[in-house]
Amino acid sequence: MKALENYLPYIEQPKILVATDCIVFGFDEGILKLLVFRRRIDPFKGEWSLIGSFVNEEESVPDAARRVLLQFTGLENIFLEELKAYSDVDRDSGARCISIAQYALIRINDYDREQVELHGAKWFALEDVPHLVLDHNTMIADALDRLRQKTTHKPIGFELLPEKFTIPQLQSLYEAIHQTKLDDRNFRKKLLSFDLLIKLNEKDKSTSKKGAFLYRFDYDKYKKLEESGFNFVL
Amino acid sequence: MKALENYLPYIEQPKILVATDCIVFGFDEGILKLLVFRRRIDPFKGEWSLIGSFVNEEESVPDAARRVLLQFTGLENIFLEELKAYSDVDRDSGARCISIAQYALIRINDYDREQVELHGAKWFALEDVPHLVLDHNTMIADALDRLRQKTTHKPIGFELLPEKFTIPQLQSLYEAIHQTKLDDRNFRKKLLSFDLLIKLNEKDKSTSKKGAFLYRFDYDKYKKLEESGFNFVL
DNA sequence: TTCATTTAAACTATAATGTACTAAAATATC
DNA sequence: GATATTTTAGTACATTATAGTTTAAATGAA
Repeated sequence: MKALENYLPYIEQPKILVATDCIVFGFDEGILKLLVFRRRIDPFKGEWSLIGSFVNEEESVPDAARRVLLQFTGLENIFLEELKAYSDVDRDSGARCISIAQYALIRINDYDREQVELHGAKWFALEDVPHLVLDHNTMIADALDRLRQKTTHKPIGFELLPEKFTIPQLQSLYEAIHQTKLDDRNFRKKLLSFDLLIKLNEKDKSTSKKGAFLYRFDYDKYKKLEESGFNFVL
Repeated sequence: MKALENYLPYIEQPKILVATDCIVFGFDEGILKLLVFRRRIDPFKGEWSLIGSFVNEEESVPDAARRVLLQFTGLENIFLEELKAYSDVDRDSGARCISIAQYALIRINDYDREQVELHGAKWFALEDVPHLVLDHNTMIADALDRLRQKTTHKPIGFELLPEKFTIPQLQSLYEAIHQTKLDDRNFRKKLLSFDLLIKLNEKDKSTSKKGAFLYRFDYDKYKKLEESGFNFVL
């Protein structure tokens, strides 16, 4: 640790506030949803906003996001990845503040409903998201682009489904994210060809009489494959 | 503009310094290079470091990076993209400081040699990059990963070559970035199949007797294709 | 000059994969 | 048994990947 006087040039630096905002995706009955909340304090009291917070002195940016997510949803250990920094000088009319946006994927049935309501948060279908404060709508658009890109190259879609899911469910998720209709036979063929799904001896009968077999994603196997250069592409 | 008192909660926030560091890639005679410099002031005086700066109150993060790049290389209008934020609480032992790293691709023959030397900066081949301050070596590793990923999906490799380049040159660039040997016939075929290169009536004879035709990348055409959903994959 | 050499460039054949579509069997519910 | 959805099988066709062969252009050595 160097002597503090070495850091004098640091201390003279301008004060720029550092925040993080979370674009929280959920998937419910074929529809992609986003969690936003109505602000209860100024500035922007009463307006819709992404959930977020200033970054505290004793936490990293992802830690701040995890804190916010726990607070609003009661969930821990969820998928979280940095989107990008928003730093335009006049993005926040009240203060010089940059926000490092992160996007999160949650299993929508797991969250704590009380916790969510307690904070005035609400799920909106993607197309129904209202006007949000500052540049938050831009953040959502950017996050969606990223989600589309990422889901085709990494198996992160599973983060939006229950641990046990059916192939038709996964397909409908991909169709919702990419706004397309996929061929069910080819989707199944390609997906199973990776040999990364573990077929269970259970069926989900909520959407059909016949019922569809439940699967689990084999994370361990995927990790090993990825290390040896395997490329997931859906 | 809201009344300032609305922003009181902003003002009470902790002071976290915001910096940006630039991972500057160049390509010279088949070798991928990085620009780093020897710090001339404390903290870390005399140590090797990425070029960077604190972000000023009246500039965005990319603006700060562009300022630094202009200062060190004399270049404007160069490819610059955000890598990610580095925000570990103890990443800088002297102050709480986050850095939003950006990577830049420059045409290595264009930079201002005087400007570079003036600031104590130096090009290192990728494998010869020395130990740098803080987490800067990690930033480089991350930037390289990103560059590999990005060059296969977006035509940004051209940013590292002169405006006029040959196909063998481009191939050697891709080989340097991805550390592989590519099949020259297939590389050429795939590349030309996009119909995005404009063949010139000139040859570059610096590397062979026969000489290879020079090409220019058709940015305008690419922009249009991209908008209509075209996907570049090399 | 002729010829061997080198790199670039074009052309070609075959295998592998992706895509679209047809058919039908399986499984539960009513 | 009628019905709806899931699941398997298979096939025709287009596209792409991979690799073999050939031609072309320039150069320097014999």
